[in-house]
Amino acid sequence: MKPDGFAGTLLAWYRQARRKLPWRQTSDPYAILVSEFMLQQTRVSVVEPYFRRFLKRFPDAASLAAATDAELLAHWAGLGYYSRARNLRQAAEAIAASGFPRSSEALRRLPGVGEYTAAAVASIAFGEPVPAVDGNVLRVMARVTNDAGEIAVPATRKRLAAEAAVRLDASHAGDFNQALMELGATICLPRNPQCLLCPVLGHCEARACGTQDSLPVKASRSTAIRQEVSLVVVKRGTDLLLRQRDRDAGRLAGFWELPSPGDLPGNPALRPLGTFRHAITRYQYTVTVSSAVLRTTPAGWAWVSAGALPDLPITTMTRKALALAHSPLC
DNA sequence: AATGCGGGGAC
DNA sequence: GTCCCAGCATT
Repeated sequence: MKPDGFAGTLLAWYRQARRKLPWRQTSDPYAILVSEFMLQQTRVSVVEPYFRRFLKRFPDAASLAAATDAELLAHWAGLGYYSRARNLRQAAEAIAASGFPRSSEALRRLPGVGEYTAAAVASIAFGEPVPAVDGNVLRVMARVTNDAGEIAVPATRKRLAAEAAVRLDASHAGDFNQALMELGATICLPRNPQCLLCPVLGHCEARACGTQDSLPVKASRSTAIRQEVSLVVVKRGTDLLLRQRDRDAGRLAGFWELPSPGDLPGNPALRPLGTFRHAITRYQYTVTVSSAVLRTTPAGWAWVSAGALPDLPITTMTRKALALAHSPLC
């Protein structure tokens, strides 16, 4: 590998610029797998505390395989994309039973492990020379090769992945992949790339052409969908009226949720407490929170002690609603 | 090829 | 407000 080629220059930069992240302090494949699951569509800064807490509680595949559903979700609550947690536990069950898969091909068979995650774990944990192509790498390679193809199109992604593969330093695959991602996360940013700080500035065709700010090309996005949601906080002493969603409900399965007015029998009086906004992907919710007093317990609903809430899987929207209800008003 | 899936941070 | 993040599974 030529030290002044693309990979050599990138690796030299990475070795002095790399952030000290918790999953970079270990060579345990299980820990690396956990980090990659959490990092799917989730920023490094968000994952860090979750990762530490999760590994403290589930230090190995066997302990995770034995976790209860509630405790698993409680440790994931707030991270989003909760099917990741279930897939990760299923993967842990397979690992506890049959050992850790040592190739990207074998990793790919684990639930929740796609092309990227398989390549990332195989290269970082085992040095397998495969490119790990995430959003960062697509952006970096689109600029380095001045590729004006639309980033969501499979043909474009294949082309950019091939460009990454050509530049891969096979004897340092893990560091090379992490270096490309690190570059995308800290220098080659989606907006306002810091080209003057870039170690591979001289290898970048977009920079040479002045097109770096308009790459990668992305399809126009559909507009936001606005919806109104009403939630009711019903108290009985220090207990709250909650319901746990079905374990096999596709969406937010196993999470505890607050009732809506339609869930309450007898059309009780609602006392408005306030509103807040909550956005998930393309949906923007205006959430109205009220309180109500109830004499009976609706079928399917339960009284949960407020003190038990921290240990239960609760979505961020529910958390916000409860926080509003526990403001000085109540 | 399109869509669902959470949430948050940067601008 | 919009964008986009160390994506994956399903249709």
